[in-house]
Amino acid sequence: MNLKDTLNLPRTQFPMRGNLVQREPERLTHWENLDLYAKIQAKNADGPLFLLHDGPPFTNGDVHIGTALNKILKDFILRYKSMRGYRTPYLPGWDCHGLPIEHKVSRELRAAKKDLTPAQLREECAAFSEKYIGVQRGQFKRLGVLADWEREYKTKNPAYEAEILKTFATFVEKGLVYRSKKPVYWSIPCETALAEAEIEYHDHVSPSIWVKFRVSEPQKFGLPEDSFFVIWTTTPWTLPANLAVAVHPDLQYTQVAHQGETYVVALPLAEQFIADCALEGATTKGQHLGKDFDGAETRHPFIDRASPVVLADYVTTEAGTGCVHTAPGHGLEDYLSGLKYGLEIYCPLDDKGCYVDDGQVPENLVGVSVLEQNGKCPANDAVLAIIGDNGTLLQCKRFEHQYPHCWRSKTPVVFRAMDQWFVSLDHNGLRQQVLDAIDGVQFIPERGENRIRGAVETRPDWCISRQRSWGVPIPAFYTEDGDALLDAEVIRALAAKVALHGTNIWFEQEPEQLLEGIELPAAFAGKTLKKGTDTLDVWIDSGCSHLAVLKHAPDLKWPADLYLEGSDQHRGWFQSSLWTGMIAAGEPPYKKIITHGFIVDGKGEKISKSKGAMSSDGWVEKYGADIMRLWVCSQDYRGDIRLSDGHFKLVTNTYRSIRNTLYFQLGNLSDFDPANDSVPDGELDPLDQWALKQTADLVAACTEAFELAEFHRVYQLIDRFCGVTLSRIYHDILKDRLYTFGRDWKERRSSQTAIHQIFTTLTRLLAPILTFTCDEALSYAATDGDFADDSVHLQGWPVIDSGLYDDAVATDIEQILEFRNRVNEKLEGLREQKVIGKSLDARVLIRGTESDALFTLLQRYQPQLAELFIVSEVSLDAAADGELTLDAEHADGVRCPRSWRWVPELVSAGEYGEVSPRDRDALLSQPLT
RNA sequence: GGGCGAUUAGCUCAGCUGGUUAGAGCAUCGUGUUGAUAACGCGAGGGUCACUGGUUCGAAUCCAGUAUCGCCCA
Repeated sequence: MNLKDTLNLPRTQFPMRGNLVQREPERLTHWENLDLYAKIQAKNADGPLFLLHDGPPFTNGDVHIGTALNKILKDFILRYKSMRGYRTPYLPGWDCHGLPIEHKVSRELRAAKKDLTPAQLREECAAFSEKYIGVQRGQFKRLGVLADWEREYKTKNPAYEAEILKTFATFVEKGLVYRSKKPVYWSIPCETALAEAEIEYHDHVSPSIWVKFRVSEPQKFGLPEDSFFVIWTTTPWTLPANLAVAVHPDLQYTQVAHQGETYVVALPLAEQFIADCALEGATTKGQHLGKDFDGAETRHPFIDRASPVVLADYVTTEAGTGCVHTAPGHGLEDYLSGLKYGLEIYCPLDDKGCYVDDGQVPENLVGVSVLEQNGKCPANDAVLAIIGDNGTLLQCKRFEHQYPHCWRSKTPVVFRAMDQWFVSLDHNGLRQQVLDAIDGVQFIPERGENRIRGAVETRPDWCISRQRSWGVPIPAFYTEDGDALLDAEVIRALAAKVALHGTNIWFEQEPEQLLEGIELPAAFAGKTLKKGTDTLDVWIDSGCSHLAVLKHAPDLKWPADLYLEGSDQHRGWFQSSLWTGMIAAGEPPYKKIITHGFIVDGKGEKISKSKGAMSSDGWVEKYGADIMRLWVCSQDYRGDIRLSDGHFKLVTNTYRSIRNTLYFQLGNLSDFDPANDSVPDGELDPLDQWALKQTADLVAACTEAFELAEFHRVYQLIDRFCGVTLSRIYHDILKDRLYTFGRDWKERRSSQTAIHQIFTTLTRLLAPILTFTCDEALSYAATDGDFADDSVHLQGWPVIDSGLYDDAVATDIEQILEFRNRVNEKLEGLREQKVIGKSLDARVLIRGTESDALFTLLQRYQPQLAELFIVSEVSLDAAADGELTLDAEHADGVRCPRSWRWVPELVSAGEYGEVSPRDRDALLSQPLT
């Protein structure tokens, strides 16, 4: 008879290894068969509503690892709230329109030599987007993200597009929408505006010129007669559009005197300037701050008009003269200066890139093209001829630099001001209302408030028009005179049509058909109208989601309780949603905003662009979703989040530790039926009471962490609980009791009662994080099989009944366990001397006085001490005086071959041979299994 | 260049309103067990709290600057 077979050793089919990559998908199928999402929603049908509104990811590829992180964090919160009894409908969204898709599709079509109409191109874009919605939906599901996929929203759905137009109608109605010029990248051969993403930077040789601008009243600014500001530029063709000279307000400027003329340039650049322009014998003198020239005026070098000096912070001393040629129609910074100083956004170019005759452009420039071909730019040459002739050109050189080129025609692009639509953000105090409203929003982390406040304060009026096809059209019509029809009622009527047919009708139908049955404002009635070709900024699309998704759904609510996105969205979705909410409904669309940082590599640097590292799926296929979720849980997401194989391996370690804890508990609960075998409250063994108190503390701490959305604290707490509280202390001590005691002995049942409580608690605390594993563990608890009809996700948040433990007892045990560390040190000493191997080989001798609180505590718990220290004997001897002393030595007596404890003598247990008296009793109390 | 942040052991985190030799877990090393075994126990080493200055009797903790990294803007 092998005594080992008489022990109550752990028994479970729960696999020690997770094998997540292979097994998780099976559980997903199981959940789908159960219709788990619906069951969870049904469970809390009468609970309070908690609404997390999903920010729609862009649908142009696999799920990015950052998006996976985002969705997992949302899932943590929703699952937690659901376990707390909240109704948590979650409608995932998809952001479908936009340049990246249009650009990619255009490239593919171009490669296939297909030339499509805008309507056809849009069909291709829609198909492209739909394809990746499918891909991403599958990948989100694989991550364990629980959502109402039946009710997902897509910004390209007709109903959604109609909502965008209706929102836009409100903008128009409130008088916020106006038309103005703004510079955009323009490809002359393609006659189209380009976005940043359509720009390629190539090496390019440009002329580099120094041009003097005569100061009108030099004496007013302490300058001699014949003074000039000298500008430097590499685009001579923009000079006809020059309207100002910019200087930095806080930069030092000086006068360079040369042959009777005085040139004003930045002091740090003066020497370089003299060298560049070969001004032999030039001298410098005087110092001026840039702001001293505020209000000064220069004359344009070849057009009879003023070019005022303006102050601008973006002026640098990296190149040039510190005096910057400013053409508001040909550059973004110039444009901003233009807005600041009320200059015209002037751009005398037609669509083909030729100067127009507007009465200001010199006659010999009219019709000249600014397009550079074969290294020749007619406009540059013509301008150089003019300023060369009239003596305002100081120097001209070759200049090699990176210059933006059109991705299609490969020609240099130009910056050209065009009519755009804007939303005025200061109309009727709107901006201030938005800033005030931010006060009512809660931010996690708190610094998010600064971030969005800064963005709202500083952003210029919202340019909402894009020269693209894949988007919601700006519903404007134009007369032959160029007057724009943008009318709220007309837009609403169009929205009604779009709700039925989608925005494709805008691209397919003629204006007459589009406007059929729609009453026009008197000024436009009967006129021939052309429809506009611009589309809306996609931030309007996604910024309307709260209106399109939440506002009218009877089972949802507005505003949302929570938005949760990456920190880049302070300037993106959080802000666009805030503006639309304030304009359309007078309130922010969210009560609370949580932001997470960005994923960086193992060194804390921007993640490399290699595809494998960016794709969520690559990591899931390698480690499994629960590991991925635990990785998300492990780090404080408010800062950067680190990602590397090393990080995943560490998380995998923690996972194994947790899984093993559950494995041990399941194994030791195999013969425990909670209904019949539980020990009543108040009768639990002291150590079990201590363990339950620890568990209650864990629940409290984890609950607080979940409430604050500080999941990394949960990770730390659980890790320590499994590794230390359970594995190192509780489980380790319990082994003797669980394995060798009689199966039905009260001490053993007491421990099983506690373990069952702890197991139930642990699986629930972790259910929002390790969704697969906790569900799996619970199945094994119920059926010792992989699947069960019940799910951990239908359980409530755990509570430890305080009647299960006595605080005073728990405190006593806590102190004894602390003392245990000193015992372990002693035992390690014996082990080093090869006196003992396992701790059961030892006996512990403690001497102390009755006045010593610790000693009397130990005395009170004397019967438990050997078990708590995992030794064979503990002797307590009263001493007359002195400190408490502790010794350890090899135990006396004989070793029981069953329990491995040393006892004074063995007794006969019949066929089992000689064992300790306690083991004999245990053997006799239970039949062999 | 501007705005918002971050920087504590190899890794992930604690360290509240400044106060004794800066704490955990994981990892590492040593070791014991072989009745949680692709497990478990015991022990040990490891940090000038990014750097520099300042405030203070006293600073990881407050202030300023520098460096590095991230996000946004230009």
